[in-house]
Formats: sequence, structure tokens, C-alpha cells
Amino acid sequence: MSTAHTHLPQITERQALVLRLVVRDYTRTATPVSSKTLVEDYGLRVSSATIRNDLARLEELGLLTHPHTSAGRVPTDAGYRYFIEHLMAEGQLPLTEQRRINHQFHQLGLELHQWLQLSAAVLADTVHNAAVVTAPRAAQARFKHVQLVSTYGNSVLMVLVLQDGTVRQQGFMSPQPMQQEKLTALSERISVRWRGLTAADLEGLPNENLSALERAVRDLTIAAMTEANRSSNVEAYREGIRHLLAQPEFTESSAIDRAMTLLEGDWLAASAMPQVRAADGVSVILGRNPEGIGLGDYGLVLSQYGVKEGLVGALGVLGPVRMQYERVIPAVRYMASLLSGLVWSMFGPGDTDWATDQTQADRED
Amino acid sequence: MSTAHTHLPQITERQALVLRLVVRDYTRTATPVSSKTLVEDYGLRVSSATIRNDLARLEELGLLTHPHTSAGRVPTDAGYRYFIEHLMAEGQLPLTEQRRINHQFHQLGLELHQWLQLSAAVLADTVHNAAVVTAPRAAQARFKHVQLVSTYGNSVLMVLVLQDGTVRQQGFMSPQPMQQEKLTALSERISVRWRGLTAADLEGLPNENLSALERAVRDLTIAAMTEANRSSNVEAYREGIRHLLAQPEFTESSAIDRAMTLLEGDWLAASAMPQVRAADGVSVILGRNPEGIGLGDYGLVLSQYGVKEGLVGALGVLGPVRMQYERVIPAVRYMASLLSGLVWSMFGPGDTDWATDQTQADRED
DNA sequence: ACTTAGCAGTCGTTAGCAGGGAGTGCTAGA
DNA sequence: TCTAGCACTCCCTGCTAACGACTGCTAAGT
Repeated sequence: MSTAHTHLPQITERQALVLRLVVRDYTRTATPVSSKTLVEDYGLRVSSATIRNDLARLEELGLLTHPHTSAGRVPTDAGYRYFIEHLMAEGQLPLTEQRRINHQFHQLGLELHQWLQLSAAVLADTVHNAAVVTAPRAAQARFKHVQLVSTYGNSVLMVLVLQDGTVRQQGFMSPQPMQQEKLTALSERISVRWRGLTAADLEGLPNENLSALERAVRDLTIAAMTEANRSSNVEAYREGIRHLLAQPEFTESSAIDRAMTLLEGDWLAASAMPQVRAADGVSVILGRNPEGIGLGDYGLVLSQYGVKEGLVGALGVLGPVRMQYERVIPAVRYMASLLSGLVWSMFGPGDTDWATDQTQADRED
Repeated sequence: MSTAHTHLPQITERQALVLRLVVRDYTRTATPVSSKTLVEDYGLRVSSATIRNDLARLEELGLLTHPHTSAGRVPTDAGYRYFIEHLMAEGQLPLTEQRRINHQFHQLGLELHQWLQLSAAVLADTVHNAAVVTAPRAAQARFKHVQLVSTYGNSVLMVLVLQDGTVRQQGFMSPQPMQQEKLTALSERISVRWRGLTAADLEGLPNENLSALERAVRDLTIAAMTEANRSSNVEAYREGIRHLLAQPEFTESSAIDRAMTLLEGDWLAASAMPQVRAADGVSVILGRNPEGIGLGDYGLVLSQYGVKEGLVGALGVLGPVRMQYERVIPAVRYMASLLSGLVWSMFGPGDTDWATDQTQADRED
């Protein structure tokens, strides 16, 4: 877990149990939990008064709150964090779930973007919350291959393949009409010559030896690669917004607004990515959090996937702070490993010229 | 307008005006409109009692309703349809709007899928509702070009370009290791030989002359093209869900559910597309409509774009039935013409082998 | 024939109030 | 350290009455 370890407060065994139960119950019912409920529903062998003392202590420590005097207790963000870091039973995703996911995942013959879309959908359905998956990318775009296809007249379709597998297509007007054979030959020549170059490298090429067409191709390529390097431009696949809408906290329209903004903008990719990159496993960002990412009543479970130092993407689940971390975290972890395996099988351990550390991704299935 | 002309009921001049005003007011306020409001806010030179008579007449004709006895009037679906077909001032999109859209649209150097995404976003923002844009496609997928790129070991990335500009990329394992030069030569050979063929044509090819690798490529190509032909598989770009959520009718969660289902599923593409294809211009589908497409409280303004009989896509706006058709319809029309222009400029009038009717798309800007 | 003023009647909405219930906090005792 | 009991707080529900926003109708005016 990546989140900074909060100082571990002095807590008795039973208080820990109580906190765990409050979190679990609140997660399920979304209503404040009373001492009586705890005793009766979970078969505690003490009286409700005792539990009330524990609840008071936990509130004193800032792990629980009170909406008002005569209401039950609700976990605070700190309470959730404590739960996640110390109290949660961090298990594997249940085998049946794993099988279900594998089953849905093993439709072969999909393209990368379909895989990612599917992953987001499967993840969203598994955890009953919104899921986001970003496309895997290299830190620095490098040229791999270009193909020019004549469409009609002077119009040419340029298909650009980058080393991280990104394909960009773009139409443009050739300075003069060109036959397909010539275009193919040119494509091949360029492809061999430019392999592995970055946008900066291409900028540095001398102009003299290049034909007008080559210059056009080069400029478009540079533009495309520069574009690809901008981190705000990561393609993201979102699914399961309807799960969010089903949650009771969504009756407030401000909450809806915030969630939609979080999902629609590229906030996620731009702002949360660095944090995830730094973390090693799954990291959790909660509500009104200290690091300045205001999520309101939402929590975000994030992980990166892919080949470390090479091709990496991120995936995450957005839901109410009150979400089932015991299910969500393993699900995100599992999905990340599946996607890592996918990236591995599509692109391999990485070419030496763009990936220095060939970490082994764990394979599943 | 494509919708079947309902029999024109006998209506006086003033009753028409009253209907227009009710629609306009209800669109703005989302609350039932009273006779008094009409007289006072719109400066009618008659008394509220007179208007009440007109309202009663319009209700008798089925164009308005009553939520309850002591409430104002609300337009029925039929009322909206009548408004749209006979009463609405069908203008151009205001020049300032056009300019704003053009401005946003003229970021050059985008790829098709970015264009479409952008279109959806711009349209959604223009009309303050959700917008959907589907990718333009040919009725029948035809092969144009293939490029095989060796990624690592036996893994090969196949980049397939179809005649409608669709690019499909897919990784697979080659039967034996291949050098890039061989792959390039093979790609070229195949590309020339298969140009213009359909999935069915490829199926019919004799197996004997093909190498194992060629057979693999062929099978993948057939699969990809078959996939591309399935109309439920149209890529769709959705934007502006947040606008919907801001609408007052969204307080009912059932309404939210329905809208999300409409947007998330590929219902739109699969079910509404044929209807749009048949229609010539912009068509409007309303709420609980006779044709069996249940939209509940939503209305849908749809149009196709692209080169008729060749490359066509659809775009539409989903919003509450109570939406500003006077703004939405011109916006959709305008956007359709922009996208038609875009398709035209990227793919031209179409090759004779897949487009018989080379209708001129109107160009803007 | 159309319009208007006036009025009765309907129905939703709101405010106010009382009662019940759920929970807590505290205290005294085991 | 736990427990039982009790007072207190506060929310929620249901009820009623008053209010207000409309309509629909009728009868008179133009």
C-alpha cells in the first residue's frame, strides 16, 4: 500500500474489531451504525454500553464521527485509511470471480483498444463502481514504422506506428500526385531510417536531403509524437457510470457533478498518474485528502500495469468513499496483472533501446 | 423533417401561438404553464379566461395535458411533434455559434477518432445535452491495405486499413520468425492482390497457394472485417452526460437509469441507425413513441452525415423531451455538415467500387 | 360568436405540532 | 473493566389546517 502510514493510535483489540464492523456495516447500508446494531447483528458478547465506550474512544481518535447527537457512527476518511492499512483482510480475488473475469477476457482477436474497453467494463461490473483504464504508453514516444496509403487524388493516408504500439492515422495532401508503389517504397525507406528516433531526434534532421513529401511526413510525425508525449493526452476508457448513479450519495446533485467532472476530464490521467507511478502496488486516494486532490465523497483505487520503466498504463476504480475495499483492491490488483500480461504478450519485454529494466510481469491464466 | 406528418388539426392563429408559448415556457422552466403566466409574461392582449379556453381546446386535441386539476398545462409528445413540424422557426444556427464551433473545430492535425470525440464534445456543449457521434462506415467493409510489423520474437503486429479508412491493429504469433524485410514484401504482395475484396471474397480464396503466414493474415483479416460489418459494433463517442444530470427530470433515479442505458449500450447505433439512414435530413424521435423505441422522457435528434451511399455515420443529441429544438436541430444539422465536409476531405467522394452515388456534401467554412 | 369577469371547486404544497423512536452520554454499581 | 439504567437530544412521521395556484363554468358584455 502506498499511502503514508498514519501514526498508529493506541487501540484495543475490541476497538479494532468495532471499527472494522462499523466500516463494514456502513459500507453495506450507507446509514450511520449504532452500538445496538453492532452488538445484535454481529453477535458481540458484550453490551451495547461497552461498545458505546469504544465508539467514543474511536471518535476521540478521529476515526469515526457523528452526523448529530442521536445518530449512529460513520467512519471518517482517517477511519477508512486505518481500516485499509491495518484492519483489512487483504485476500485474493475469489476464484469464482477470477474465473468469471478470465472467461470474459478470453475472447480472442480483439485489438488493444477493445481490450482496454473490455477491461474497464469487466472491472466496473466486478466492483459495481466506475472504472477507468488508460492506454499503456512509453514515457517517451519513439518512431517505429510509417505507411503511406494513397486514398484519392493527392490525398494520402499516413499510418504511423510508434514503438509502444500506438497507431496514429492521419490524412494529408501530398505536394504532387503519387502512385501507391512510390509511396510504399518511400514508406519503407523512411521506416528503416527513422526507427527508434524521438520527436527531438526528428527535429534535428537536416532538411537538405529531404523531398517535400518527406518533409511533410516528418512534420506530421513530429506533431503526432509530441502530441503523444503530452501526458494529458492519454486515452482513457471509462465504464460503469451507472453503478455510481445507483449509489445513495448521488441524490445530491453536487456529488453527481463532481463525479462527472472527475470522469469526463483528463484530470485522472494528468494528476493521479504520477502518484501511481511512484507507488509500487495499489494505492488508495480518499475524499478530502491531504495531498490536495479533492475527491469530495469519493475514493479512488489506483494501480499501474504494464512493463515497469517501459510501457505503463493505469487503471482505477472510482466510487463512494464507502466502498468495499476488500473486494475492490484485489480486483484492481488482479486486473492490473491481467493487463500486464496482455501488454507483455503483445509487445514483449521491451526493446533495449526504450526499456532499460526488463522486469518480469507476472502472467496469469 | 422525417417524422410522419400527423393530420393537421383545426387550430386558430391564437391557439397556435398559445401552443408555441407553452412549449417555449415549459422548455425553459420545466414546470406546468398556467393561463395567467402566458398572459402576463408574454403580453397577450386577451384575458386569462380566453387563454384557458384555448388551452382546453388544445388539450382536447391531445397536444397538451394536465398533471392534475389545479396545475398548468404541459405539452404532450404530440404537442411537441406539432410544434416541431408546424410551429417552430427553423433557422440557421446563429452566426456567433457557428463561429465558435468553427473555432473549436479548427485545430488541425487531429486523427479521425479525435475529430469525432471533439465533435461530440462541441455538440454537447452547444446544445447543453448529451451528444453521440458514431464513426463513419461503409455499408460493406472492403480490404484496402495491410502492413505487418515485427515487434519482437515471433510476434507480429498487423495493421489493417479498410477502404473506409478504418484502421485495425492486432498482434499475433507468426508460425516462424520473420525478418522485417520479408514481412514488408509480403504485406505489399497481399495488399495489391486483395485490394477491394470483401470478407466473403476472402473466404472464397483457394487455400493451396497460401503460406501458413498468409493464411493466418487472411483469417485475421476476415475476422476483423466481419466484425467491422456488424452494425452493433459501431464505435460511438459520447459526451455531455453531465448536462443531462443537471436537468430537473433527473431527480428520479429511474430516469437516470434509462438515460445511462440508452447511452452506454449500443442501442443507439443498432436500433436508431436504420431509421436515420432512411430519413434524409434531421429526424426527431420523441419519448413514448409509436415506432416502439421507448425513450421515456427523452427525445433524440438524429442526423446522418458523410457521403450518401458511401461512408456514413450518425450523430445525435439526447435530452429531455422538453428541449430547445429550435437550437438543437440547427446545431445537429450544422454539425452534420461539418462532419460531412471532414469525411469528404479525408476520403474524397469515394471510389467507384464501393460508392455508386457521389452526392456532393455541402462544404462549410 | 367571441371575450371577459367572477366565483366555486380541486388539488398540491407548506407550516406547525405532537408523538414515537433511535441513539448517545453519563453515572452508579457489580 | 464492564454493565444496566436513565435522562436527554434530535430526527422522522403523520396529521391537520391554511394557503395558494389553477382550472372550469357560467353569465354578462361586446
